[in-house]
Amino acid sequence: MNIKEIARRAGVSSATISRVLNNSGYVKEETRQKVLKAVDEYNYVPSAIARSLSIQDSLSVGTIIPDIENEFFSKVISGISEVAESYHYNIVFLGTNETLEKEHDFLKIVESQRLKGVIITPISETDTVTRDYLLRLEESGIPVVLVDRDVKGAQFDGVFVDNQRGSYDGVMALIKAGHERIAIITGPETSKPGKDRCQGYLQAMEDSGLSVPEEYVACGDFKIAKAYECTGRLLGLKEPPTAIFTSNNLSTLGCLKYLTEHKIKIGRDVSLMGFDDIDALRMIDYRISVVDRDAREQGREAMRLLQECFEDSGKSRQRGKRITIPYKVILRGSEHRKTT
Amino acid sequence: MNIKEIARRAGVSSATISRVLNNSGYVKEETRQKVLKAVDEYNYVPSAIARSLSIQDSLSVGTIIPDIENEFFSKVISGISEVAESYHYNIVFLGTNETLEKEHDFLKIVESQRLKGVIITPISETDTVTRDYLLRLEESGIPVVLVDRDVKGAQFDGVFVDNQRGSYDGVMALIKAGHERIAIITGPETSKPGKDRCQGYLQAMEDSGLSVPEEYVACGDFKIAKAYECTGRLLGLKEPPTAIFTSNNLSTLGCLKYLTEHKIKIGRDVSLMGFDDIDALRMIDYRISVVDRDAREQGREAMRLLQECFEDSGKSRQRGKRITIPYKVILRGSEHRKTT
DNA sequence: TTGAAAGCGCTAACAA
DNA sequence: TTGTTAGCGCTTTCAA
Repeated sequence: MNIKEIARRAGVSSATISRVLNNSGYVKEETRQKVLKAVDEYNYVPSAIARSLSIQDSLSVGTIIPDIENEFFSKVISGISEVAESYHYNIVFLGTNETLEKEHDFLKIVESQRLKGVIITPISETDTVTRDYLLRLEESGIPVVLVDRDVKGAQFDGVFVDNQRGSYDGVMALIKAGHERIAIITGPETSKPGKDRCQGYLQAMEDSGLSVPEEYVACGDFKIAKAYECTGRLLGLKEPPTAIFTSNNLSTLGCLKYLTEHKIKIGRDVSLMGFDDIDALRMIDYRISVVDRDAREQGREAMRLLQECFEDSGKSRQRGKRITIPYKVILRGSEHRKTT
Repeated sequence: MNIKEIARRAGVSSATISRVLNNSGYVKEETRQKVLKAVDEYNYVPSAIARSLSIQDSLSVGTIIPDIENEFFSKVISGISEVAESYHYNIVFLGTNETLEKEHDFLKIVESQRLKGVIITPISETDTVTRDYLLRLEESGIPVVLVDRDVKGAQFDGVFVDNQRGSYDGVMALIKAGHERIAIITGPETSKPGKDRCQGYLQAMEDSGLSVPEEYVACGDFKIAKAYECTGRLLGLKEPPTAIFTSNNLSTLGCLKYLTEHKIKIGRDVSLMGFDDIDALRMIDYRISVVDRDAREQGREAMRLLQECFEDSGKSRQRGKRITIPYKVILRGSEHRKTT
């Protein structure tokens, strides 16, 4: 059933069908009813594809995210889709699994599908392929909004958090709790938040006159397995840290896994502070102190920003609407050493 | 840049461009090179929209899921997208938040976007609007695959788990551990898995000659808040249960939240068995026994099934390819009462 | 081996 | 207030 068919059945022209369905132009009420009746009777649903081709616009926005299984990102998507729905956009979901190659492929898909815009958490800060692709997209009229991770050498719109200050404050809390030997499990070197969180850590240490032995900076990758490994290495040092700062939720989990398996007690043997909260642990009041922020809101803001881009598209878009959402240091006790 | 433009620049016709880009028909190697060069030079990316309209087919599949923030579903999506990628399909993600209205809206989107197929976890077993819509989609050549939740009055393809036997076995484990007063926090009445898991519970109780006081069946909705509330009600009974069976992961978390806040100890005060595992708790070896299955694999199977539908579409599709994936009862001790 | 042209289902300018 | 028609950017048949 297409527009011509339905027009025939309703005894009008396809233009009239179009007018009725899009509330555009003048249509006599009587004709309108006739059309609506036919549409209903034959269950006619117009082809969004044909419409897109005709008006050169679409209702789909791309969402490129590293790891949907990470609760941080599932909340981000949740926020994005909440706002997207209110504008009747639908979401084309693309998960990169932290693979650059996939990221590049997906950017091509955004272009070939002529998506209306794209929200992306790019894997690497420095990858120029992604950056150039994003620039091209913007140039060809497809707005780009970054979420959480920034890109070097270009000023895209985006929703970020002050990672450096966040982890600075987090590490400071460890220091105030009396720790001097504090280690970090970092994120991947290429990720902006990873680097910034590490910077915040280093700054806090420096500002407090604490030294950071090279081995205290354990290179993680924001994933459980690596963090597990790092924790083992850190605690195996001749002079192990008394506290560990983990750079994201999965690093925290990996660290906890190690501690648990080796019967190392938080508070007694080692203290902990993580970036990003872990919902399930909160349910059982398993008290890990964290630097937290509202991931859902971050997603919502990203979609709102994208919408603004759509609205501004006529005017001379001023680039670089960058939002920073607040973070909060939540102290639950894991930063203390129990001095029993 | 469209196909005509690029054809002009390459000095050939648009038909030739199409042939080269789709590896269809004969093209002299020399011309091919010329075309590829131009395509590369001008960064030409053909419009998937125009292509879709022309060939009356698309590369997008719809995924309608209740709650992306539930780790079960984020794993399902992860599995779906893993397989989808291997076929170069992209995923249009639609999250219903367990709202029927949204589910219906999204089914309309599937139709209007002329998606190639749809994978859905329908909210309700009995909602006829959704059922009829799904039937219509199939009729109009858009295959449907169900994930986890079935629909009454139609035999759609799908990937399920034997919920009844699963919870039967789970509850049996509680019984073997010596419990006689066992309560359940159910799922919503309209959900098939919810009902089946409840059936399994009832069956296990009956087969063991145990009575089920009406108040022991606490009506949950697969969400944390309600399960929290139910737990309170159950434990407030004059004759409270000694064990609780929770019908999904969020119910388990809600229950745990209540227990934790009220300093009720698992094992000492009450025993527990849940449906679906919770990753974060496993990291810290917080031992809750569960009936578990591979959510990721369930997603993969769903997408594989959908692909089969695509392949069969020419032949007389035999309906009702229904896959049942295995479950496993994982005993971690929370089913026991510590008789210290 | 290539090109011309019709057609996919819709929108919108123009005419009536 | 309505209809005719020329696109939108591709694919594919048919002819050359």
